[in-house]
Amino acid sequence: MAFVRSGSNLSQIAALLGVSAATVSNALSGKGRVSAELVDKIRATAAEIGYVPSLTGRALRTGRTGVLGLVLPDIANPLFPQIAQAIEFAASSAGYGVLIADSRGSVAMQTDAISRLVERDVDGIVIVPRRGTRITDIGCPVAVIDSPSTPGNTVSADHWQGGQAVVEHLAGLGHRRFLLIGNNAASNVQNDRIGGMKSRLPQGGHAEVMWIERHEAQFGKGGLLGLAERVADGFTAFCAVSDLQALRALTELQRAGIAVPEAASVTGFDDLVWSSVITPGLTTLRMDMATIADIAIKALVRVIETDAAGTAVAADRPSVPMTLVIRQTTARMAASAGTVSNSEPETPPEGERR
Amino acid sequence: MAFVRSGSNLSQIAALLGVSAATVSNALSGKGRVSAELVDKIRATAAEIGYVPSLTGRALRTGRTGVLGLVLPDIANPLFPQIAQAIEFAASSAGYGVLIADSRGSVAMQTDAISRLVERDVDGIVIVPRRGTRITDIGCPVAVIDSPSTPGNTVSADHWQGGQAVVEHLAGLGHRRFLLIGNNAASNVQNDRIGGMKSRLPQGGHAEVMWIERHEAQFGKGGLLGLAERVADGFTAFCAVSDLQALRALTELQRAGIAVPEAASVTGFDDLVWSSVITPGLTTLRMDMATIADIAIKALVRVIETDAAGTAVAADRPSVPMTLVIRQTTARMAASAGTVSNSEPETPPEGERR
DNA sequence: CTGAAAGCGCTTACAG
DNA sequence: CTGAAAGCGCTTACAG
Repeated sequence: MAFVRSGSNLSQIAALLGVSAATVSNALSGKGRVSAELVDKIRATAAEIGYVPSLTGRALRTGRTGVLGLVLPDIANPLFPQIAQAIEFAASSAGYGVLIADSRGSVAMQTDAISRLVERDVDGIVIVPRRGTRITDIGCPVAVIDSPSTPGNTVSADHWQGGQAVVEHLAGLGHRRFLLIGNNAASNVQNDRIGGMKSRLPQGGHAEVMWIERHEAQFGKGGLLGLAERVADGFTAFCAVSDLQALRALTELQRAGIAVPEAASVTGFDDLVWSSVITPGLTTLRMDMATIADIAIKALVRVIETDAAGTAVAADRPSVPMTLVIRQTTARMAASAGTVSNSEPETPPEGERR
Repeated sequence: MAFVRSGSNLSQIAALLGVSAATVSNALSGKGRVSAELVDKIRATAAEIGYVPSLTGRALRTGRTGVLGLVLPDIANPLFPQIAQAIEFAASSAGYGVLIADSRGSVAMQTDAISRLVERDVDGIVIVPRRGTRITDIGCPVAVIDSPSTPGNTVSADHWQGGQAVVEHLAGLGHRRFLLIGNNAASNVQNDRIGGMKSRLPQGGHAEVMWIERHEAQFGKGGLLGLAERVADGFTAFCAVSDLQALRALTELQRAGIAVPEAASVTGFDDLVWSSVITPGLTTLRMDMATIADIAIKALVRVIETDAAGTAVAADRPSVPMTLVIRQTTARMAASAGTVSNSEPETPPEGERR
């Protein structure tokens, strides 16, 4: 602050104009107990000397810091940029700052992160919880962004509907045999997505779920997923619960000489930054993070500003629809599909260019 | 705060023990002007009633908030998680909180973001500047993370040395014709990386630079980069300035039926989360963000805590070496390389598994 | 070793 | 419409 504050404060303005600090405060905050002329004079002087109110002073007096905490399970998560950006935007639009905290994997650190924020007197916290964690009462308003099937007050994307959209799209293209690729069977989000997919299987459709962590526990980490063999088994649609897994699947198939989308379709979830940059572009589902963040922040702000004693937020548990982004990894099932394709992939036709 | 503070404060402890608030403060902060016994008693009582000091009160009195700002050019940047995580860790280890601000592309918003932070009385700011932006004196201590060739006080990875390491690695594998793939020719970081690459060309080596934004200005956004043709021209090494471009190159080559690494090697930069997950795993360079963040935060904290009047930081402009992470996209140049390979890629041998 | 006092910058009853 | 006073929770000279 020594550097920051230009040194001007309420009292200085007051002294300059021969009025009281209280009047300056009232004039500047526009509470309307000051004559219009005085307000103008005070405003002008404030602007002139470059007065910036001290949020710290205000915080001490009002008991509100105007800062929200954001706790993420793991900042290194590729989805984090989207979340952080949306939350930061929604919060600063509402006049709040955002303090970040990383729970770096462990549940213990999540608790730590939360208390660091609480010590800094944040007015509320947005939490994207670790898998399986339940956020209990932490003594300040909380909004949880997770999955609709998480118990407690949450805001989230409609992962189930997203899963339905994927399979509907692929079924419409003639696919019947789906390999659903998840990472961790304990994740609510992933289960919702896969549940949605299964719920929309077409007549005569068949789906099988592959959990990568389970596969790796058996065959070692980072190896191939054996997808070429699954193509030989007749699977033509590979639907991952995240773009990360979709990319893994796509590159594995390409590497094995299986043309995507001619011989196999691949879909992801989340529309991560690189999804539109790869060849072929990845068909995926996008969350409306702006809306989700908005709902979370608005709910938080409502609780904070009405001084409601509870910590509950968003009692109606809204879930926001996801949008299917169709790119080039999905295509009508070829007549020959269902057998390993060793045909040379052609250069994509002009119309397929992004 | 209404929710947050358990309600206990210095005066309460003081009242409980029949001593003054000043003594409680001194005891708790361990400044050593209080008898050992009293310190023990005070500590015990504090712990018992769950006293948590108000950082806001302290901030108002000391003129320091204990909060640092982090300004990023675009939170959606895939490198952001690494940076934010490292900064958050270094800052919280030093006892500081981190307030984020997104400059969302425009220079105007960068200025905005900075002043929002300054208004919140941050003690210092870490900036990852937008390309071409110069951070002028903003009235509070600043550490800039960019490239060593940025004018001003910066901390950064040694991008030049990273570029050298890439080409040395590939030259050692027999490669002679390098296509260096950049995105934006105005980026200091990218130019450093490419400059380093060029500086280590082997005897008889040849390098050509391709700037994607320039290419796209001519041929349209998101199309193919024409890499298959470059393979036909005899290029065998495709060195991107970022994993994002490397992924684009890799998938484009795979899609065109060119086997990586048998017919062409591909390298990236930054070791983004997915780089180890794709097939084949991407050879890339990793920044030591933990060290970079540490240097930035330490420099900032030194300026803040010595109450130095200036805003300069890290006068020695340290640059931190990058580490080559060799995976499977780079291999000894095949005898047949230099001509388009249409051979079926084989299933990777066991030893290549990650 | 300990305490009384002042003050960081603000806002909010309360009185005039 | 305007002002004097109190106080948010802390720390820091200063005095004893």
